[in-house]
Amino acid sequence: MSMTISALARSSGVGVETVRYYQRRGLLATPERGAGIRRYGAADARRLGFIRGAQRAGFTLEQIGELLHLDAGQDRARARELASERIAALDAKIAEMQTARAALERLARQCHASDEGPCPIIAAFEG
Amino acid sequence: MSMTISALARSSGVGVETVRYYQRRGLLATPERGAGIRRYGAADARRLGFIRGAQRAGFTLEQIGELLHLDAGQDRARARELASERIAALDAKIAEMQTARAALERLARQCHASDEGPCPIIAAFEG
DNA sequence: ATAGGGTGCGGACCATGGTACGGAGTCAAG
DNA sequence: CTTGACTCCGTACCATGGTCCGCACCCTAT
Repeated sequence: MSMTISALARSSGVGVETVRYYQRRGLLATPERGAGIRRYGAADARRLGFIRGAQRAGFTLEQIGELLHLDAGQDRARARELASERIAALDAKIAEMQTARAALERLARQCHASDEGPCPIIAAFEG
Repeated sequence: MSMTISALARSSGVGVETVRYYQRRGLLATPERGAGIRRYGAADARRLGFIRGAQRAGFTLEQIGELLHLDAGQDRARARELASERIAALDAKIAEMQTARAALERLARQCHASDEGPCPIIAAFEG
């Protein structure tokens, strides 16, 4: 199984330029080229998929670089540390978003209550 | 009640430069100055608090500008539209983060299971 | 009245995560 | 064997949301 860069990019729903950017950042390898064109395999696709997943989990590209490095090594403690830090951050962020969501629902409700005049947008985020 | 810019900034936990940046962006008014120094009041503090709250809700500064504009006007429909769009986006993001959280817990668990060798970091985000 | 800290302002700079451009080389179909 | 699409590569540019700099001015305590 061998793909061109555009097939690899498509496989993870990113643009070709993004793949190239990740290569520059050292997150993806740049394979040898056969007659000018580089060829990518399943391992590259998995790695790219991981990068996108980790990104969705809120890791920065720099942290993802560390994770990838760790993946090849033995530092389990560090891996667990990064994971649990991120879980805590995620929990905080989720709670914050739920609070914000409640504020928005309040706003929408109050904005529905009457049909005249402005709705109290600024007041929506108090408390 | 009258504050200097640094008191205003402190009241919302932002930096002075951030307040000035919001002024440049047109999100906060720049009051007249009395003998060189501008003075801020409770309305400014509320507005700044709103900006931070809306930001936590995931609005961009540009959208926040629109909300502030709307707050003074009568376009309830637009206000409701922005609110419900954001609620939907928030719900999607929360779900995504919960998925990511589960992946991280899986990683931490598997990483705990044994104490030798690398833990399968890349595999953690598959599926 | 003078030193220090805060303020006003314009403009430069930063980090993050890309996206676009241009020119040369390559590959596959007609 | 040419045309059109794709690739390679370096460099430049972009959006977002700030952050820092330097100069001059102002305010307050000593």
